[in-house]
Amino acid sequence: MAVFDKFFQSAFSVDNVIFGFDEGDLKVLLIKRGESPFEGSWALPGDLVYPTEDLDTAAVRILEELTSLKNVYLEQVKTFGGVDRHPLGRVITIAYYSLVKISDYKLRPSSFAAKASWHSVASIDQLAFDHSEILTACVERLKQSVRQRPVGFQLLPPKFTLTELQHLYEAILDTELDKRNFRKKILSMNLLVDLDQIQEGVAHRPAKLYKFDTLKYQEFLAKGYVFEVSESKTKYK
Amino acid sequence: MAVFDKFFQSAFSVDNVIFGFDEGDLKVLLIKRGESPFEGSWALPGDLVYPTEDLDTAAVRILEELTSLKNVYLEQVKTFGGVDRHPLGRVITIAYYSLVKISDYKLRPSSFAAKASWHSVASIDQLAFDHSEILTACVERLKQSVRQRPVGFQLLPPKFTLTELQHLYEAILDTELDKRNFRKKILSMNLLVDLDQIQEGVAHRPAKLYKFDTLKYQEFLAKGYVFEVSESKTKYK
DNA sequence: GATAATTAGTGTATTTTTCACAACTACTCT
DNA sequence: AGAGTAGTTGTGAAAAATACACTAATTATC
Repeated sequence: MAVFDKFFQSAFSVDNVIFGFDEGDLKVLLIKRGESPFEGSWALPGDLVYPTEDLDTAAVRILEELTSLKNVYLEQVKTFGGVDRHPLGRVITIAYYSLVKISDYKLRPSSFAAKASWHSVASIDQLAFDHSEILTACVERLKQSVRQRPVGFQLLPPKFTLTELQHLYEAILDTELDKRNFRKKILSMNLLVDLDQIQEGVAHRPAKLYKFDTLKYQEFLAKGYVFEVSESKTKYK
Repeated sequence: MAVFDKFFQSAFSVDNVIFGFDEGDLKVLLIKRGESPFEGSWALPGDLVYPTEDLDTAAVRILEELTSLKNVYLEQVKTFGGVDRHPLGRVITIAYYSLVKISDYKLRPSSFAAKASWHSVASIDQLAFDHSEILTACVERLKQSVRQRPVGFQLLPPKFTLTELQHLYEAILDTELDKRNFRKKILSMNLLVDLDQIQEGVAHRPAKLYKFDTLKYQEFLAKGYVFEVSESKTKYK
């Protein structure tokens, strides 16, 4: 055991990239740091892992402390362990991403963070520590996941329109999709249920509302699938 | 800093799932443990990460100490941090897999391991610690990777036949592929170079030898691709 | 109350890819 | 020379992907 001593001078943390979708944009929940180091910078929510806590448990805890949300989709992405990544010592961090419906989210007042708020992924600049790198890795993983799992299920409100769903895919994949082909593909999967309701209060033709078919969703989770839709070739900007 | 103290009672290690391909089988390099705990059990090669060592560096080191191989493909897969996964304390481990050509491999005599040897993935039973779980995760990741990257490049000897390549895919994907469709697909990618040589000393019609086109391989790495071939429907056992 | 503005919704023809499938060839061993 | 073994090759049918543009339904405005 003595031989281990010098190794037991290290700690590990969990950082959580919490994705949401709103106003056609993919967003991430960031925290403004209230203390040194990187005081005043935006950072990913995270915390040291307790001595008798599993990694997944820590990730769930961090999410819940911040958002009060439970039963949220969580996935471990990658571990970052650069020697100098933390100014206070050797701290490696295990990065997770989670998917929440922004409509469900209520900022917890007693949060450990000075301030938390949603930021468009596209417009995020500098983050504390190596969090930019972590964010990039999680965005990449999400891009990959969206092709293999019905990710919208966790990101969209219970009722949504096909256009909203398409915008979600476009935001994640960072590309424009062809409307007709997208609809054809999505509807042919039988993953959506037509609610026989339409949007209200919009200044144009109202769209039909859909929800996810939970049963079908479970099936897809179990079996896996590949989702591919062509980009729109005609319009680009 | 004082508040960190109780967290700095932990260590982390890297474990390495070293894949090879031989005799039509996907293999893993395992070590027979010479000391407690799990003395006598087979385990994945791994080691604690040095205090001033990056994670990737540790993974490279472990691989090199054991096999003398450098410049090998390495990929971080997942971190395992169950509270009780190590009997001697809180040790989380970052799992990597690597791909080596078994023909290049020479057991290093002065290795820290009592014994190291190749085992068919399919026939591995119990491993020390939670290494069975780690192995499973790495096999799954490899299955996924083989559809997106020309994995054979790292696993096969410099010259190989189309049948060998097909067997590699079949071993990784754990399925049988249709011979004609496989060849059509692989050749249409222009990833292989016909060496204008044939096998020698085989008791049947000799096969042509191919090598990978390094340039084309780099292209595929950069752009990514999706490799899908249908299973053979007629023959199954 | 007509018209403008805005987004929703829909169909088809063409091309590409996947799929299923079997006969003949070239070599070695006995 | 005959048996054994693995290598090589093509095609037609079906399914999936792709490109593409107009009409429909609603509200806001004049």
